[in-house]
Amino acid sequence: NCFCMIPTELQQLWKEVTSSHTAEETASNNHSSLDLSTTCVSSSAPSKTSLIINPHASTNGQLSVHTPKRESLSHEEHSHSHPLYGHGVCKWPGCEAVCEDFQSFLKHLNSEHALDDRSTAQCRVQMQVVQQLELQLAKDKERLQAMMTHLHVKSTEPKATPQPLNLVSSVTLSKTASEASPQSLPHTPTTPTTPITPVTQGPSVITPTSMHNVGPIRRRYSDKYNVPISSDIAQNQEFYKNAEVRPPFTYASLIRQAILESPEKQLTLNEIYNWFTRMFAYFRRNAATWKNAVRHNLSLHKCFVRVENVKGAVWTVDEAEFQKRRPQKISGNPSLIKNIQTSHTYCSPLNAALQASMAENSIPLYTTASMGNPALGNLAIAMKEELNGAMEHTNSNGSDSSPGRSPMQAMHPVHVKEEPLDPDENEGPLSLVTTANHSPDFDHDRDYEDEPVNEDIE
DNA sequence: ACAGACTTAAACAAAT
DNA sequence: CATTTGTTTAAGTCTG
Repeated sequence: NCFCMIPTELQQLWKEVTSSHTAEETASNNHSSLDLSTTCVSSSAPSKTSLIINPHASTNGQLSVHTPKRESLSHEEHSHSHPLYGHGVCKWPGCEAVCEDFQSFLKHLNSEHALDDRSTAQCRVQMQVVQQLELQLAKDKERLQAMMTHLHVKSTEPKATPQPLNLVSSVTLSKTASEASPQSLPHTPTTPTTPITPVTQGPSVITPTSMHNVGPIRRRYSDKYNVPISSDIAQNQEFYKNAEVRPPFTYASLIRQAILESPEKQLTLNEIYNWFTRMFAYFRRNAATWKNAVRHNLSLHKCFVRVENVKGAVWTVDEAEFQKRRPQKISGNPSLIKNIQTSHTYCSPLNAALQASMAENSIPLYTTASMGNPALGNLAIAMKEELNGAMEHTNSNGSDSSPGRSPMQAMHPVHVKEEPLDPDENEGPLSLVTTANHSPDFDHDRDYEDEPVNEDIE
């Protein structure tokens, strides 16, 4: 395990490393903290080499091989920016020497990190680090691909860069596998390399098969599991917009969401309709059914108050009433529980995985979620209060309401209810594809014109 | 078995 | 007259 190597090897290795680099190159910089002091144990005699430390040569590497070719490529004098220099500190792995200015850094670089066994060995290590990172990246890319394959998400983007919240901007969900009985729900992994389901907890019964039925399945969140509806919608906005996934919320919750999202906290029936179709691909079909349900809910629940307006009737939300019914809903609505659980696993599988990933990298989740959509951000705030209300009822001891915890982390095991396919919507096995790629033309905020929403196109 | 929340379907009436 | 809007009833699902 001698890290020392002859210069030609070093160059060769460097070529290998750099040749495979594209945008990932910068990743090597992130590992400058690797402690090389214990690993660089070269004892070989230094040999003449063409490898030099060129502080101006490379913008992406930590050193450059001093060949005429590379020299010509060098972007001279990056206004005193150097990958090995930052914040007044030498970023040579394991060095961290303080350099007042760039000149002293250069001096330091040439004196302390001149070509010798130690520097060469460190260079070698760094190369290995880069290679490891690339390996890791390749693995992660592969994993991502497998995940997307597993989830039947077709990426139109050539890049494999995870784009968590709009990963499914072009969702293609297909029903390729044989339809399994909802009761049996056999575990048949789609690919041997990927887990059946991203969830690990509990007696999960979600299967790839159930994924295929993603559209008509009835699954709802339960407030019991303190998942703010706005949060979920915000995070999966693109997903819901493009995939015919039934949002895991009750009609009442969705209606309330729509109304609260409006500037004046009031909507006409038609505007509520439009919100549904705009936000959820699922509600672009079977309009007669869900519109009836919306009307039914508006009439049924006391929390929805009809107000006569100048231009007609609008619906508003009586928050007190809504909150009043929450405890019942929380304590005694098992049908919702299953939905929150399932939503965790398949409506937001990307979220879950992403969140774990983000947690590892200390990336704040919700910033991304609401970014680019102020309305949803506001909603998130509004719904946070709803969440708090729910938790008051849920956690009598209050021990579970750790403030920093993400709602997603409070998820629980999975139960999936398969909902029989609507016999009227037999558009073929690839029904989901039909709406998968429509452009966000429903972005117009004046959601009044009754756009042709492909309703009842069977 | 039961209760309660929820969905779906449908009948009906009033308004547009 | 057709459609939309709103109300109500009924049946079914689901789970603690």
